Amino acid sequence: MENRIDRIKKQLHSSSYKLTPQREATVRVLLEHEEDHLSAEDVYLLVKEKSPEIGLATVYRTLELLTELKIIDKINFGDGVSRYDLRKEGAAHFHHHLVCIECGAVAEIEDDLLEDVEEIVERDWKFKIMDHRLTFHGICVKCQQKKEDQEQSE
Amino acid sequence: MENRIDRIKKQLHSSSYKLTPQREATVRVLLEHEEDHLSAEDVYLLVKEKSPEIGLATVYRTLELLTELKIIDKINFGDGVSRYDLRKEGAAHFHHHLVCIECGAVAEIEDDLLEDVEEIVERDWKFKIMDHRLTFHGICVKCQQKKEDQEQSE
DNA sequence: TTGAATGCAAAAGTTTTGCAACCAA
DNA sequence: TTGGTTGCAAAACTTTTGCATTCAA
Repeated sequence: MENRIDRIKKQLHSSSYKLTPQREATVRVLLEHEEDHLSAEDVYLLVKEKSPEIGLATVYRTLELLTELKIIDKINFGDGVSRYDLRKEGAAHFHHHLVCIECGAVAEIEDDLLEDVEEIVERDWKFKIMDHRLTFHGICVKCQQKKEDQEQSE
Repeated sequence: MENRIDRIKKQLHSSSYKLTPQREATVRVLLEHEEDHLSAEDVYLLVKEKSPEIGLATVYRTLELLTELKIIDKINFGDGVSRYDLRKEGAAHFHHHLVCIECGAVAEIEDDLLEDVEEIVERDWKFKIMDHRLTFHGICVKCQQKKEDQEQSE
């Protein structure tokens, strides 16, 4: 944890930004909720628990900064808010998501499943890929199970 | 064109909605701009050209309705607006996008490049896929060319 | 001391909602 | 008549911005 904070600190410094207490508090919240997909408001409320004096604008500015440095990725699942996701260390590309349309759960896929597809796109469309966003919408295991149970009891 | 309007009319009727003049005007704009990725505001302004009495709220409500019926897909490229894209007739899945980070151009890929990936996801993650969103961010041919030209003249 | 960073409040921008009026079956 | 649909305006939200103040090198 402290290691990751240190490395992020260095990343900021190398672009001549400072890791201020507010930024550190924001980064800590992101690290503590690595599995979640927090909105700016979510992050703000969580940071506020430990650092009540922080302002929402600062959170937005920090998230923007971290996105720019590719420490986090900004993503949108179609509800009106942007969400932020820590990029795994050393990951060349943004990971993929499985969004359950029944319960809203979001799972992550770390494996890069797009290598072949990207090769095709770069070759056939002459498009130089820098990043990608891949999200599957469907029904998670739990909700599939729930449905089966319901059908049996009917 | 009239054929497609008729089919959309039937789709609406089969869910007991009407194809009102305002809805038809909206659908026509979407058909006439199939290649574009219009925001609600874009659609509103275009519809207003021919039907000046229409309200923005009606456009939003129509786009929501068409999305629900899977006639159009709502998509978000990371600028603060939702955009709407006609689903190709008979297409099982939403098509993919190439967004140029230099000039903002958006190209579409009709081919379903995800068949293999979806098979893996359904098998390994036991996730029942209903839909997907795949967008590549990178540099389009034109902007690559522009960059090369710049480098040569330097 | 100086530029970067912050907090607050206001502003900007998108999307939704309440409601009276309208319209078609 | 009745329920769906519309237009308008207001409201609700998310995100950005202006500015005085604060902070750290």
